[in-house]
Amino acid sequence: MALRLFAERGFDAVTVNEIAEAAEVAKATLFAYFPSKESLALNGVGGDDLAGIVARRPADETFLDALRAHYRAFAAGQMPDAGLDALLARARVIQDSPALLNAANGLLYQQRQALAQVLTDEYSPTAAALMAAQIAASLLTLQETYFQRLLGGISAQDAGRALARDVELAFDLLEHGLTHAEGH
Amino acid sequence: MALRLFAERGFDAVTVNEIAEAAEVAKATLFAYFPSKESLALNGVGGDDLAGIVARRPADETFLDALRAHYRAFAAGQMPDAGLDALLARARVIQDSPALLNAANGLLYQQRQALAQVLTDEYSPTAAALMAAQIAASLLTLQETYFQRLLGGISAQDAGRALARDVELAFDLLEHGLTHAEGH
DNA sequence: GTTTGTTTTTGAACCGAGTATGGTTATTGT
DNA sequence: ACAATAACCATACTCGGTTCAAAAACAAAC
Repeated sequence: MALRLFAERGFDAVTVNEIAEAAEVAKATLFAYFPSKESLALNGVGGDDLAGIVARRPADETFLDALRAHYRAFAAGQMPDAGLDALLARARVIQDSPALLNAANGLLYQQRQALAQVLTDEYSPTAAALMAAQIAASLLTLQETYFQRLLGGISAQDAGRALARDVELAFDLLEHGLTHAEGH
Repeated sequence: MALRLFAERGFDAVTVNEIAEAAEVAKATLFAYFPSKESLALNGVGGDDLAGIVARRPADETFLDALRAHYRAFAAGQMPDAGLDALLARARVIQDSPALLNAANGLLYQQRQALAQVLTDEYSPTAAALMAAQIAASLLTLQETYFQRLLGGISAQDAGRALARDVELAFDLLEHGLTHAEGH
């Protein structure tokens, strides 16, 4: 379907008319199921319910620890290369298109708002907004870095291990601040 | 010019043809000077050279302190209401349009990349990317919060004072981590 | 002050994403 | 069998943005 066309020729070089034709549907029908061209490439991406993870955490856990545990588990689960080719193709498509990077960013926007809302129970609105923004930005950066490693020819295992390390680094920075970072 | 039309009728309700007509210029000429419709509403916004501030800081200052000092000064300079009406109109236009919010985000993207590049001199690439992302996200949140306060009818003085407090809060969070935040 | 060369502007055609419309085919319930 | 509803289709439209050749504006040289 659309993903194959994007992978073959790049996001910008494929028109929605072609996609509709290839899918043997009318363009209007296509847009009845997908709200935008970007959503054709991004459906099923970025579905981590940040606010839910925080809201449903056990009472004795900090919200950062809950998120850290979630992404730690996620990184551990990424290592096997089942469906790696599809992931890699999608990563390449996304990284190659500014429009898609921007759209992926937009997906996180809603998550961020919801997370900020939940954090408002514990912190001032401004603090909650700042925390949510920092967390969302960190997660997006983790994803970018992971994709770049994969596209750079690193083996899936190594990229997975690097991701696991980066997750800890990201949450350490969030937890203890940038002053605690060691120079390299 | 364009800003007045946007302020009167909203960003989405004004077409570039109308803008060109109002400016007594051909559409092609308009796009020769502004790369996109969004840039018509955003020109002169987001021009803080984050990377430059960090690169040109005195040798005995941490990069976070340099940024904090810059935004502290900026917040102090915001308090007088010279040109407040224009700022307020622009804030309303931007906050009311998802497309513009997204575009404003995109402007920070380049800043973020440049900042990450500079920080690579002192930190690992991943740490630098994470730091830059957190900082950029925080600054965008500060701007959003400031705009929302202004649009909420807060006086310019009060909004300026709140901004000054928020700047300190944001950099405290960046510096010492989210664990150091007091609940409210 | 006219000729020559260069930069800007223009209009108009064009492209692609997305929407509106009005009509045609299923599906479904009775 | 038959209406009601929903899904789908083809087409034409709007709007942002690009392209390009012609025209206008400008500057310099003689």
